[in-house]
Amino acid sequence: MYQYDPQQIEPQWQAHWEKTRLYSVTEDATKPNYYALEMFPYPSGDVHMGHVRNYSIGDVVSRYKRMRGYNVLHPIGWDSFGLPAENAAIKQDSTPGSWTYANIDRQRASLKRLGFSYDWDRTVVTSDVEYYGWGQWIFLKLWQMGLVERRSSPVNWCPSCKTVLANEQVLGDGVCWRCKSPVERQELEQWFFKITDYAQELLDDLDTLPGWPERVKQMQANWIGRSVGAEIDFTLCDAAGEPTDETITVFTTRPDTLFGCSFFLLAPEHPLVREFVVDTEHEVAVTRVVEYSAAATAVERSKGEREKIGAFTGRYVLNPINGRKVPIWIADYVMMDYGTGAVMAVPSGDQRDFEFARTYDLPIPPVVVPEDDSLYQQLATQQERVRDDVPWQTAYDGPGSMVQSGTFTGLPGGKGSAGADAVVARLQELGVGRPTVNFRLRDWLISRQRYWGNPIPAIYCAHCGIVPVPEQDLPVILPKDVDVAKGETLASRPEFYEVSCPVCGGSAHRETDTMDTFTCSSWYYLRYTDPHNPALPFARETVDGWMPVDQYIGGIEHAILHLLYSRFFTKALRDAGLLGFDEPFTNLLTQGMVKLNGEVMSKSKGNVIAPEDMIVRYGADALRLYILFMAPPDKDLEWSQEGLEGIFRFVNRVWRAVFDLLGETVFDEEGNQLSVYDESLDAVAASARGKELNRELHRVIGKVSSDIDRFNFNTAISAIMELVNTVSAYLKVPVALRDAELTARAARSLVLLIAPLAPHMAEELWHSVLGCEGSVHLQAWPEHDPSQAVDDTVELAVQVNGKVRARIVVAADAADAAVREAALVAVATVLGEKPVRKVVVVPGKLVSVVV
RNA sequence: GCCCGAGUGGCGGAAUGGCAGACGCGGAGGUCUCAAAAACCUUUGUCCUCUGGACGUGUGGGUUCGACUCCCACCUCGGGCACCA
Repeated sequence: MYQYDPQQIEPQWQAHWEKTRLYSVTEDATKPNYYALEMFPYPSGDVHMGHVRNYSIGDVVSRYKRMRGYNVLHPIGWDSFGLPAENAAIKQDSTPGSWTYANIDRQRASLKRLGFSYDWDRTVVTSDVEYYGWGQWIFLKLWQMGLVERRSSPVNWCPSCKTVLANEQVLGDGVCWRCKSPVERQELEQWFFKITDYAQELLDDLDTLPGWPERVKQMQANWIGRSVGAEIDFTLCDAAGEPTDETITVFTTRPDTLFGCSFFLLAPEHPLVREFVVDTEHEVAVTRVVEYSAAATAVERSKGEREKIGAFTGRYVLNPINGRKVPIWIADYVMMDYGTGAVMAVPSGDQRDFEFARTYDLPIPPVVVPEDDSLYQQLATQQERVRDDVPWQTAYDGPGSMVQSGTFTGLPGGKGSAGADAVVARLQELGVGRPTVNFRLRDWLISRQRYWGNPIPAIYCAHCGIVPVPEQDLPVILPKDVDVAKGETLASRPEFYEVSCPVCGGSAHRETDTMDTFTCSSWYYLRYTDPHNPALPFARETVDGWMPVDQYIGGIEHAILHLLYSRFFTKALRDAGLLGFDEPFTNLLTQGMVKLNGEVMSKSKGNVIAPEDMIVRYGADALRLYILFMAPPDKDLEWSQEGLEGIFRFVNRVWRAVFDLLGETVFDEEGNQLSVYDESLDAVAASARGKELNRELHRVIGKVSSDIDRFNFNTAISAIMELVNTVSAYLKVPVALRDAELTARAARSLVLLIAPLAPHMAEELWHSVLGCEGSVHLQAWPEHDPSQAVDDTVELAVQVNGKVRARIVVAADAADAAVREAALVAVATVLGEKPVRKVVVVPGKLVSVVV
């Protein structure tokens, strides 16, 4: 026997796999395809434990599926555009490109040292012009389809990153996703992808993804935020209070409460506000509210705990259902960017309106009341409004009966009620309202005022306006030498932006904004299927052959961002005729984080355990096994050095067990004999242990298979540990009494079982120790026979009134009646004189006696 | 406020409604050794009146012969959304 030395065997096999292109994949009609994908890394520095976890999971799945007979596509690449490269370049006085590519080289070396089974010929690097040029091509496609718009809008500006951000890149507490600075709202002209065109489909198709975690689907559904309701047109009155031809439209989810509208609200930023109050007695008060809201940060305003501030504008609208004149106020709590920026206030049914009405002493007519409320007794059949206040401390927004609501009185009210439908139907007849669905999702702002990104292929011409770069002029090449350390951007490079207009030929100006990096990561998985295609981003037939991704693995932090954008891209490219499927990722696994003492490992906290250090001490196989063993993949993992040492012991036990199974006497490094034989075992005892080992082999093969199928890698490894424990017990049998067929089969099965999990050790044992031909990673997964996984006899627990009182051993195939008899005998003393009421026999498990 | 997810030994974690705590870590004891390390063996939920027994999966109920698992109500923690009309 020679010693287990991962530093020796791991690099050796890695080199061999690379030389023989073991993991290269091409189309193969004889096998089913399987596409295993892990979220590609951002090359920000060294590979960290989160990467190790992510890619170890994907690697096990890939290797297992390969052994199961699939043609497996398992690619890797780098998401290499983005701001950190600029920040690093400024700090180190270099360029974003040189920093990025140096990091890619380092990370590539680390990933190779970990032994992942990637097809390196398919590597995609998003900052390579061979990739981002096609990103521009796709941009033009979307533009042709009407999915690209440049328009002015209130947007999020990060003062620290000096760029605008998409809504998805502003975290819940109003801070930048990257640098955590509070974002500012500014009205700016920017580029958008019209993801809202797909809002309904993006929501509906979540139901077609049973292989996604509920949590992620829920988060996307929340983000898309669909509300069903109605638009209602209120007639605007002029300064003298007389009706005009103009209307102001509101969105409401509660049309059933329309009779309870006692005032009307506009957002402070609403364009009509200024016009209403200029040079009137209301100007001062209204302006004060406008300034008050403008001064509030997004964080403050979204907290929802601010005092309800507002002011009367002096103008009125008419309620279309009953012609009542109601005053128009502005209110700080009304948002310009949701619905229409105008709200019908129903203080009896909405808590915010209720508080506002109490503050400014406005009427609170009840219109939907629960039937057990005293108001219901008074108003049950009351059609006219006779009551303008409620005896309540809060608004009531639950289901109830409509009152004071004209001919609708008596109908059920509440969200989505028959009363609501009836009111909308009437409004529709009158031509002053219609059912509507409103989404919270906003269009995706994709322009960034940064250098290190994909240039937006657009040109501004004084005569022709904004024109796309013609397809034949692609790619727009990002200049390599922009000196961000000196504050340069694309806008400081005339040779980049001075161009002639492709339409009129006159002098024009190239767009100097780049695209959000998330545009790059929204289709990289498509390019992997056809990475070297010089004529197209990917050929339809090729991409349809591999896609959708069978198993996608990555962090939960992309639950909305990357995963929503990729779904949008897939649907848009489908509609462009480039793809033949609706969703990019059939199954999604969101892996948990790797923590140390309960905290996320991070450079700034200084609590990073470097994978490289662990590889040097224990090897890549032990590190990978450890990280898969310590927790289920979707849960957070608490780092434990002792745990890793335990796994290292296990790996060594496997190593020695294989030698010992081959009949070698095993010694440790110092020459101490580790094989210990129990000379008291005779042929009969040896045979019994052999039977047990055979059973365990069949059981564990079945268990590991089903565990890997369900991503229970931790229990798969536990099962292999149990097998090794059983093997160890068998190895007490002196060599002369062993069953040669059994030991050979056990050694072979053990190596095959551990191959996806500890690929280097398995390969070394397979070749150099078992002397088998061909890579272990190309072998068929071991078969098992469930009927051989069970013993001839089983021990059953006997319960009396739910408590275990005895155990009996019976033949595995014993008839229920016989088991019942044996059980009753076994608990006879416990039962005493008590009459037996019922006996339940669960074959193979237990017998339950009820007295 | 709305919506998800999770609560099991000293620790990480196991359990298609069927013997709770697999497997590993840690602890205790032992074998080998001059000694130690390594390795191996035994043991390890809590409590008690200890060859046995009681209790035990966040809390309180329920369904069931039988509940960590299913149902109802609640508590705590984590996450998402949120002055969303």
